Amino acid sequence: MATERTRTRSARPVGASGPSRPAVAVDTALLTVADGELQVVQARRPNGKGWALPGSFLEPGERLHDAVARSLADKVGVTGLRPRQLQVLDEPDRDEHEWVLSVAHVDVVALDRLADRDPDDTRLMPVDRPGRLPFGHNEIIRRALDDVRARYAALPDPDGLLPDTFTLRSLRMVHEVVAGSAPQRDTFRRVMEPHLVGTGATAAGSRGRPAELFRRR
Amino acid sequence: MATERTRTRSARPVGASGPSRPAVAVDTALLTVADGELQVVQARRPNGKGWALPGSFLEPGERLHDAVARSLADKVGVTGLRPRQLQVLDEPDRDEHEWVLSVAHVDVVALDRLADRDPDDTRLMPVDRPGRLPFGHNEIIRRALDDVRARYAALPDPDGLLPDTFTLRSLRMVHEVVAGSAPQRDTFRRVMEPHLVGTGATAAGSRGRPAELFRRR
DNA sequence: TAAATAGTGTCTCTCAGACACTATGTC
DNA sequence: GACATAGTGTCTGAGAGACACTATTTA
Repeated sequence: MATERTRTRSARPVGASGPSRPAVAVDTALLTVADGELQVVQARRPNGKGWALPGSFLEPGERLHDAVARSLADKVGVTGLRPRQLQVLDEPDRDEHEWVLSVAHVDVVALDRLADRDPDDTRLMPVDRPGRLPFGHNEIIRRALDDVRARYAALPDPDGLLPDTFTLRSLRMVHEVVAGSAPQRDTFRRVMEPHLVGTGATAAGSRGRPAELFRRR
Repeated sequence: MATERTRTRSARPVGASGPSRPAVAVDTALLTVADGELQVVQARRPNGKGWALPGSFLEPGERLHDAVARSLADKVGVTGLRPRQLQVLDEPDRDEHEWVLSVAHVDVVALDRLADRDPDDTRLMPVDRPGRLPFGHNEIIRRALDDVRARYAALPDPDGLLPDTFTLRSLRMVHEVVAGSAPQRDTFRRVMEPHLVGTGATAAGSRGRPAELFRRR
């Protein structure tokens, strides 16, 4: 393909004033719920100045999702995620040192799976006050939020913030945090119930009538 | 950013067994309505063997949308488009010659704006029978179709297949072609009318009562 | 028994969909 | 007048939202 296209167009300059190919990176908005808020994981920048979304350069022959998995394992200690692509950031001056394209990703993870992260080199920030981040990362967070809210609008906890079984109360609290609001209790139940299966079991340990435990359909 | 990350990770191999950076290309599913069907523009491959979506390599410092505009101007003779990013194709073996990432795009254009294209080196194929294309381009077409259908589900001709003013009849025919089906005449009118403004004028030249001309809101 | 939470019956409002009627043009 | 197409009144059914009632537990 390269060969073909080059043949029809003028040859690309190589090693002239700038690089002929951009470096390609991946960056991920990894969201979780903590302190009753939707928060985003940030990693300390290697030069020590400030914070950024966890990311990495793409290694030779590597798939994007593998680069994301590698960067999240390295920097946040999480494995087994399935991040989704959001968009490519391509402003030529995003990075002052070099021409870098970044493929933005999003994923959501339960807080307990972040237990292994380095508390000095990572932090959680609320998605609506993430601080000022470099490289267009604030824009990634906005897009990530739109994406996750759209996913949570129709289906019960599609990204697994809750365990395998859960009550409608906890499900509604999660949706309330993700979306910023949730329908009333009874409406929420009727919207979600078609996508749930009841396990006969009930949750214990609360006041009031025990709630049934459900599983995603 | 590059500098930073490299510092924290092992240096990337340069000029060893493979290139340290992928070539980055853009490819575009450019859709139009012709012969009462939704069709996709294809360009002859430079090596003469078969067809592919129009695309190009990203030039040094270039924005992705500029690369798309350039490739469509070169190969199809269309300007003034606003393509949307779909996703990055990153299978390492997509291209047998080289490691190439491609950023897939989609746009929609009225057939008359394709009048300048070279009839020998471009062709239109129905989106549901596009032929077998290289480099994962069939997957791009599927995604493009999903994207365009979602856009046309709620709004009247958001991508300008029709001129500035149009009748509800022609609008409904366009939506029927894009989506494969359309609501009944009266329902369609009531769904679309909030997003339209009537011009007092009516369309002439047809049989029956002349229809009012509308404009997008 | 009081308080708290779960689960549900039911009313209303909105809207998509369908049918049928009226309106206005051409042949 | 016959026909074709545009535009609209109205009925129906499904579903979201709200309210209020019943059910089941703990303190």
